[in-house]
Amino acid sequence: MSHGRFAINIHILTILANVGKGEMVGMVWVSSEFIAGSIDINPVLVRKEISHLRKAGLVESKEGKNGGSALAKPASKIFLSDVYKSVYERPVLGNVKNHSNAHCPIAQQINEHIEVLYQSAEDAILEKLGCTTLQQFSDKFH
Amino acid sequence: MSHGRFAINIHILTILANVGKGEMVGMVWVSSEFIAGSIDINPVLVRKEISHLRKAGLVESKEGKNGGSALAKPASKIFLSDVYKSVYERPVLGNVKNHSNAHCPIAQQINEHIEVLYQSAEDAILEKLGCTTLQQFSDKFH
DNA sequence: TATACTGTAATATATTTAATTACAGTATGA
DNA sequence: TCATACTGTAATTAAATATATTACAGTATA
Repeated sequence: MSHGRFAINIHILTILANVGKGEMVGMVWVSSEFIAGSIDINPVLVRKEISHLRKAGLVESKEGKNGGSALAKPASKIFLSDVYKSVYERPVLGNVKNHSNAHCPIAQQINEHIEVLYQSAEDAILEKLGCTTLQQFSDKFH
Repeated sequence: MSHGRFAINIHILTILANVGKGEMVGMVWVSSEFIAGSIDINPVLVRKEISHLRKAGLVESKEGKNGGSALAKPASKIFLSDVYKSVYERPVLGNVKNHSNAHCPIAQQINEHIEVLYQSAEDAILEKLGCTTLQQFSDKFH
């Protein structure tokens, strides 16, 4: 994933989990413009991230006037690991570039071993993020 | 860290852990050129990474003719978490950009909460990588 | 004292990320 | 029914970051 995407997605979801409260009383569908204003990024980027969240089944959107986005299921049913997965592009420790020198005996094998290592790091992160729901995360706000 | 730095550092250390074997019989100090050739990257980049590894106390270098680098301690005393720390630049899940809109009540607090979350993800990775030594990692090669 | 290295700065190139512009499509409600 | 306020997405540009390259002073060796 590009650095920052995870935080942006958590931010989007936290806003959606707090719809109806505070500034958002009376809101049902939250516009990309509103969310972008909160995060201070471009609305198009918000719509792109929401597109991923929608594909992951975490968010639903409504087109047209008064449209916007909302959680597709209760915040207590959304785990932070689900968010990580929807954002996932490549291992947190980096892509294994397949450009090692083929005649070096170490280089020959290193990529596959590093990939195994990376996978276990991914697993550790997913396990950790799987311990917290969006509900628990956004309950921290007062 | 920039993506790929961790893999490059592991690669460097694995080569140094295998000095004397195979292609490296008779070698004592391994040149940045040799390492760069194995990874297929620029020698200057290798020297930069080795500079970090040296500051972390994992590697030592010798200048001048027939110089190069070697492990500063036995591979069995180097944990992959040490490598991670020497490469560390920012949380694996991304920097928390401090550019959220100050008047949004959610934005106000989200950064600090995300930072706590990121720290726990870092901890999970360090714990995982702390289970393996460079020795164990390079023993996988045959 | 020529040679083969390291260490590091400075610069250039390539790649990736984010912002912006543009516009077709859709639901709403006056 | 039609102006309005949204979404969805493609295409482009701009900014940031990563990597490669060039350059060269310093150092140990034979």
